[in-house]
Amino acid sequence: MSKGSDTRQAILEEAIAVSSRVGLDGLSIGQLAQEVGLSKSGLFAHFGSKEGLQRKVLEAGAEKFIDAVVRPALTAPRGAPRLQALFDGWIRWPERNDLPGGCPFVAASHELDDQPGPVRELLVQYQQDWLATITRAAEIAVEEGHLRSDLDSRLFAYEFQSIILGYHYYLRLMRDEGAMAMAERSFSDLLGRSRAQR
Amino acid sequence: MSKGSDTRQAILEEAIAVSSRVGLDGLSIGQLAQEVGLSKSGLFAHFGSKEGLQRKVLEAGAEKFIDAVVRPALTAPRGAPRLQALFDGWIRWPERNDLPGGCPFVAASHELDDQPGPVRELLVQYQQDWLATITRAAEIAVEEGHLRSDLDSRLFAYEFQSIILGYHYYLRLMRDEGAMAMAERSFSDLLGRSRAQR
DNA sequence: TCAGGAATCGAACGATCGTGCTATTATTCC
DNA sequence: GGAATAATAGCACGATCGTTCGATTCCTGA
Repeated sequence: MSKGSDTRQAILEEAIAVSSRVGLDGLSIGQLAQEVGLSKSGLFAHFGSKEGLQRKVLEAGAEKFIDAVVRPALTAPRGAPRLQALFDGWIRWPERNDLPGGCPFVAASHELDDQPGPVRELLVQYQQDWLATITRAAEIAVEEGHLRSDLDSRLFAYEFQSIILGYHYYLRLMRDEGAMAMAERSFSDLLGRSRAQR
Repeated sequence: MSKGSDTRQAILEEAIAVSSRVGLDGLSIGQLAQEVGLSKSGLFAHFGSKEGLQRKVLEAGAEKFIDAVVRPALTAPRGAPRLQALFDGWIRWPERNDLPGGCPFVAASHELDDQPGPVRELLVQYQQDWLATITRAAEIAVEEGHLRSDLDSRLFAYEFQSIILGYHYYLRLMRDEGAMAMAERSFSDLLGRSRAQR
């Protein structure tokens, strides 16, 4: 049962990249099959339905994201360095993982925000995990004495995520060459004003 | 030539609302015709092509946005009050204009960020105008002595827009009831740290 | 090695999409 | 009020979509 899951993995790899450009709904089974060298029905059989495919794409994308961003950050020292690692990891992960349309989760977030159903629920779950990761990392930074003890870690996560969404917008839509510089400066300001004063 | 532009306006009104939920590409001519009580070809004749419809929807949306957000803010006093008015106006404009899916420009921004063509170009133009409006308002606030003289107005606009995108994300996808509170607090912090110290 | 199961294909389905044509109805202008 | 014009409807087209089904090929484990 290895052949099956091999092509399956290849399909998902390609599907993640495509969905970063056209979204989960823009994914077409026929087109995807063609790009990966399969027949439409052959590909279809792997997932049973388009919704099944979308779910698996999200799952595989989350796994990839955790490997590329979250896990490396957890090897960084607790506190401010870890927060910085989370931010740096995110900024660079679409390019480092050959996602031509930027982060597929950002794309999916706006596509699914008004499309109820299990796919949306799954995405929301992943996003909650991600926000919880940021929040927890901020709390740890408080415990370590890097950030102010009265920091609102939830608000910190909001501003963290907002900077990321702004980066995606300036980079992908506006094609602004200063996007990364502004994002980095904005984040370093956020970190700076959250710092514990000595 | 009044009957024609009347129904045309009604079509666009409905199309803006629908596109706030499903995006510009999710707009279906047949479905839109049904909801507005026209035949598919009858509606089609107004725009000549789907792309024509999408362009007109963007145009009509921009007009609506300027009426709802930009123009009112220009009646507010120059400087910090005007910036606050821009922010408040944006936060409230989707609800006040019966846009069930939130701001249609935010939806379009992510849908079109990798779809080259005239529709995308038009959207980018509108977004540039919007960012320029924020930037200019920040510069005026500097001139008025409300904000620090060394303020980077471009970065200010970046953070302004990021807060808005974060708000949309927390509200529409995460359905977070604290979205507005966090956005407002975040913006008031931005304004606070940009203030000229006396 | 060979049987059994997994993987893939080919063809077809109903639905929906954007679009083009022609005919018909409604509106406007003299 | 009637002629000219605009607005709308009806129908058909080719394409693409997700999905189903039966046949076929491939792989794997005893």
